[in-house]
Formats: sequence, C-alpha cells, structure tokens
Amino acid sequence: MLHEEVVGRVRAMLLDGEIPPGARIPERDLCEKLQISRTPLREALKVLAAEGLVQLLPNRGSRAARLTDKDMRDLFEVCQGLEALAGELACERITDAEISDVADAHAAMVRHYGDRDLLQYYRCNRFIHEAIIAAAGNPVLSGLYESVTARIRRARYVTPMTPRRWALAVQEHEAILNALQRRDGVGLSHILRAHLRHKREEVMQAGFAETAPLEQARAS
Amino acid sequence: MLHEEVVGRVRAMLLDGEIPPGARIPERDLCEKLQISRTPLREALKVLAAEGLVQLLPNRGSRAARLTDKDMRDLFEVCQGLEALAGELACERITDAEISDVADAHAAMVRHYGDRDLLQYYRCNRFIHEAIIAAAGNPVLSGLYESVTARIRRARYVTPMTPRRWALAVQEHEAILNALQRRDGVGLSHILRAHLRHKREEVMQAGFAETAPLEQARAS
DNA sequence: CTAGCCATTTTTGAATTCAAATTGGATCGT
DNA sequence: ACGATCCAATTTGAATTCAAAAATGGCTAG
Repeated sequence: MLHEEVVGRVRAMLLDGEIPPGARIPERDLCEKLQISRTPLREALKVLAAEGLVQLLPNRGSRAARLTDKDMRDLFEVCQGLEALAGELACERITDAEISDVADAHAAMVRHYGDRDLLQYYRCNRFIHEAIIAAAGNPVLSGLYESVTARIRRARYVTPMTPRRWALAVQEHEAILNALQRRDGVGLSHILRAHLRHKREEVMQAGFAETAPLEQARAS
Repeated sequence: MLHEEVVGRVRAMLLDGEIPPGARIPERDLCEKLQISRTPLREALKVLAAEGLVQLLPNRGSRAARLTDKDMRDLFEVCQGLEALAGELACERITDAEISDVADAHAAMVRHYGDRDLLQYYRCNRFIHEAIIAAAGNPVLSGLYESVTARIRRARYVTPMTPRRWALAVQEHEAILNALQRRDGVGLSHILRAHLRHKREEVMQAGFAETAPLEQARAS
C-alpha cells in the first residue's frame, strides 16, 4: 500500500466517523486493520495532524480531532472566502461546456428539490460547488478548499434542513447559476458568500459542534 | 528533538534556500546534520510534502519543490483571497489598541520609505499584513495564510522594487490603514486585493519562477 | 475500607535492520 | 567502437527491535 493510500484510508475513516471525533487512535489496532506496520501509519498520522484532522498528544498518542463551535465558524468563514475567490476566478476562466455542465447539475438539483430527495439534492449541490472551484483553474485553491470542506462536510450535510431554508438555498443557487452564465464574477462572489453564510448560520444554530463525546462509554 | 521541531528546522532550510528549489534531499546527510535517525526525518518530509514544500518521488526520494510561474500565480491569487477575507473580518473584530499598533507600524514604514531602507520597510510591511490576519481572529485562516505566504515570501521580498511601484505600494498602504481605522471591511478587502494584485504583477514580471536549476553543478 | 505508592504492563517514540527498487559501471556482443 | 545487458552498490521503503514514558493493577498503611 502506497503512502498516499494510507493517508487517504485513515482520512476517510476520520471523515466518515468510523473513528469518531475525540476517540483515541490505538496504533496497534489500526495497523492490523490496514495490514501495515506502525512506521507508515505513524507517518500518515503526522500528515493528518498537520491537516488538522488528528490531534497529537506528546507521549500519549493521537486522537481524532474534535470540532468546537469556534472551529466550525472559522472553517465556514475560510470556506466562504475560498468560494468567493473561486467564483470570481471561475467567471474569468470557465468554458461554455463547463457552464453547461453546471446548468445540467442545477436542473437536476431543482428536480430533486421538487422530489424532496435530500440525498440526491446534496450530490448535485456538491457537484456544482466543486465545479466552480475546479473552473477557477487554481490547484492551490482546490487543495485548500478540499481540505477545509472535508472537515465541515458532515456538519454541512447532516444538519436538518427546514423547508424555509431549503427554498432559500435553491433560490440562491438560481442566482449562482445566473451570475456564472453572465460571467459576473463580483456578483457571483457576493452570492456565494451569502449562500455560505446562511449555511453556516443553519449549521451553527443546529449546534453541531463535536463537544464532549465522553471519553468512552464504559460497560460496567 | 520534538517532531514539530524537526519539521520546523527542515521547513526553515527550504524557505531560506539552504536547500535550494529543485535540489534532491539526501536523507542520510540531513539525518546527521540534524542528529536524528531517518524515521523522524522521513515523517517530517511527508508532512512538508503535504504542505507543498517537498516533492516526493516514489522510490526515488524527495526534492525541494520548485515553483513555476503558474504556481506563483496560484499562490498569489489564494493569498489575495485570504487577505481580502481577513480584511473584512478584521474590521469587525479588531480592537482600538490593535489599530493603534498597525498605525504605528505604518508610520514607521513610511519613515523607512523616506530613508529608502527596503529591509526595514519590508519588516513593517509584513508586520502590518500579519496584524490584519491576526485581527481576523480566525486560526484556520492564519494557518493557511502562513503556509501560503511562506512559499512566496522569497519572491515577494526579493523582487527589485521600482520607485514607481514603491510609491504606489505606500499609497495603497495609506488606504489600507484608512479603511481599517474606519472599519470599512468591504473597502479594506478591495484595497488589499488590488495591493496584492499589483505585487503579483511586479513579481511575475520580474520572472522569479524557480525553473531549471540544473540538477547539480558538477565540478569536472 | 480507602488512599497513596510502587511494580508491572502497555504504549509510544525512535534507531536499527532487512528487503526491494534504482542507479552506475563494467562486460560482452555486434 | 558503440550499444545493450547484467551485476554490484547505493538508496529508498517498511518491519522489527529497543528504550523511555505513561497507564494499570495490586499492595500496604492509615
């Protein structure tokens, strides 16, 4: 197994919650689960610690990082900034074909909204946002965006969505597509910022913070 | 030596150019220079690779990453986005005392401009930008900014500055301080974007890209 | 019966060891 | 003499081993 693969596997376990936030990570167990020795696993853990997904405690091993309300706010704020930037750049660089792809995804998303199919709605939603990032043609930006969104994804897609919020989100997405088609970079960046701000308010209000998960439930 | 210390030492060597861009990194040599074994060094290299400072070649070791023109453009663009975001947030959160610090640094910077003391000018310049980032009160943002600026720092501060450009930069900094004192977030973010765009044009025009460093000069 | 202390065990951190891949050079063939 | 191929030596990647730190459990004393 390649180094990057180990990092990817462990990252997925953290993001999927297979290793829950705050849980200790016993190297030995993970090693045999992944069928590797401790050396490559420890390399991966250090990389993930630098990404903010893992917390290293000197001489006491590592834990899955836990997001506080503040962390969540900070991540959303940065995400807002990155998407706004991506929106501006995308309007300068996106091709007609790419706009067409986004329009298709948007149409599909609106259909799923009509069906109240939240899962498929989110799939299209995510595709659209990622397409805008990709259209910015800036790998540094893409990398940071990927890293930031990965950490808030669960919160973003698990928070219950009220009919009121959902309708607003769809409306905002109409504006997003519109600005993109007009290649109105400044307009798009404003809409994206507002869109993310609303999403953040939604998530923060739901109080998703990964606080105090109790070290471990102990069977008595 | 602690893990983070190893990462820091090697990062410094890369950023200072002690290990020049494109140079191969012989693990063995670095190990004895740092007085550690290969295991912790390799952990550090993988972390630095994730940061984009080191390029890992499977089964062929690692090299100090080399920035192309495109990389430089991408990094500056992201930096622009981050500073713009920080500017907006800072205007909401900065204290009067912090504004006062920035004003002092600005005054000192203008004096150094008058003396044509580029080194001291840059010191104040950097302090101001970092103070704005810090005032945003967002550690995620600070971390990304630190990582991005570190990679372009040499280009940013080594590019020769024409009198024309320098005067413009000082003028822009006047506007930056002014917007900050008025707590005009939108205005500040616009000025910062323009400021960074000009800096980027300056650097890109100077053609700083770290291209073709010749594998190694060979004494015949 | 509880609290505090010490020995044991477990787990982490790092050096060493071992295997695999690559590189450079030498030999052989054309 | 030139080129291809094979072998040795170096270097990388990962497992194992060793040492140090922390957690655990038991023991004794109050």
